[in-house]
Amino acid sequence: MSLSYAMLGILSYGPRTGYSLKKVFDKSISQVWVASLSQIYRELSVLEKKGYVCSTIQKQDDRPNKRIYNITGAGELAFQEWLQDFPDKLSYPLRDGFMLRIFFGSKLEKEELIIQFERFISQKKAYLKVLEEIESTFNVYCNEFSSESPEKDQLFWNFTIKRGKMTLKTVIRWAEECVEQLGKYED
Amino acid sequence: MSLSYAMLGILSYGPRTGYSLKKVFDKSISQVWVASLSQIYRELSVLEKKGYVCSTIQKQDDRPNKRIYNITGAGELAFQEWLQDFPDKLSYPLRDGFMLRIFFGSKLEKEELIIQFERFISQKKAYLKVLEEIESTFNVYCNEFSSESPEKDQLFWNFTIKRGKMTLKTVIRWAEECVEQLGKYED
DNA sequence: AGGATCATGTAACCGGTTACATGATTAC
DNA sequence: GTAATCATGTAACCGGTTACATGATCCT
Repeated sequence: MSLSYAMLGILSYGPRTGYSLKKVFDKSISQVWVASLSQIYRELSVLEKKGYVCSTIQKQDDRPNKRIYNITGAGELAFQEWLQDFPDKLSYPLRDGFMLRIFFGSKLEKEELIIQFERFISQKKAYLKVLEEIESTFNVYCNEFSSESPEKDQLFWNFTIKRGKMTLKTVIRWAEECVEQLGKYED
Repeated sequence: MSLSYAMLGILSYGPRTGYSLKKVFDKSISQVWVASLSQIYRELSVLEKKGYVCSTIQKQDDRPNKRIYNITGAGELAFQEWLQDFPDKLSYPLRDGFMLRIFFGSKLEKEELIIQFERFISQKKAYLKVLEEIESTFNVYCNEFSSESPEKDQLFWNFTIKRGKMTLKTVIRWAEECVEQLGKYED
């Protein structure tokens, strides 16, 4: 399962709690793989049973106790094996409720469609701004998170951000062109 | 569930068997929503229990018997309701095993990464060709599938194809730029 | 001779989502 | 005061994947 390897990959940078693992997901990896807290906690206990991580409890007086997870040697090995094993098919199946409705667009009012395209555009533009903000504070975050070689990690994290930005710009342009075409279209 | 509405949407163009429903998915809607045969059969029986479709068996001597599904009035209504009810969030969560490995690219050999990027590029280029072929034979398929207003349907189906083509071209460009940057990078 | 196509399903499994449960501290 | 953050989990549910089962005809 990819989620568990994503988690092992993060833990290979250093020990973390489930909660802080979630933070890393949200701040960086969510570009590429989203995860919920309940999933992370469930998966952590599976990983511990497999011997890929081990945990120690750190008592805190002012805050709830922490269960800190460390990656084991077996965990590092399993992660490296997964990492090197690229799947044959490099694409993933697509399921998009918005596009499904566009597919059946002939059964909708033109005005309603334009409203929805505009909503789509503004949501994508908002997300583009989020990505640009992440990008601009990236080197700070890199040094926090990655201890060994922050510059090298930044190269690859920038690849994922760049893909996000490029595809966002493209779908915004696509939606704008759709609105234009719809405007011209008379039925 | 979106799958069932996608199925109802197709059935609103005319009666079909589970098997031929799958064909329509593969030829057109799979751009936007993929479905497996077992899923389709399972979902058809659910839809029948709900009264959204009804089936009749057509005996065939040379081929296995067909169970032909028709959409009911209640089904049409449910479909229209779903269609008009665009979700607030117009994007879908992303989970991409390839990108996850790129994210951890600093832990891989540069040469291996370039090989994988090249594979990515050739796969995307192949898929782009498939899309272009679909596009060029689209008007034929439109008249086959859509009885009422093929030109209007074609407009929207072209929207989905166009998005596919645009994003494919973008990710190909992205991957090429990554290879270029990787080539320059010395560690 | 062998693989693709037509045609219909069932059952087990797996992983992602949602809801539930608890509760202190900190910042506005 | 109230919302957010810190912190950990469990349980039920739902939908997508994979494997199994069957068998004739058509095309190469």
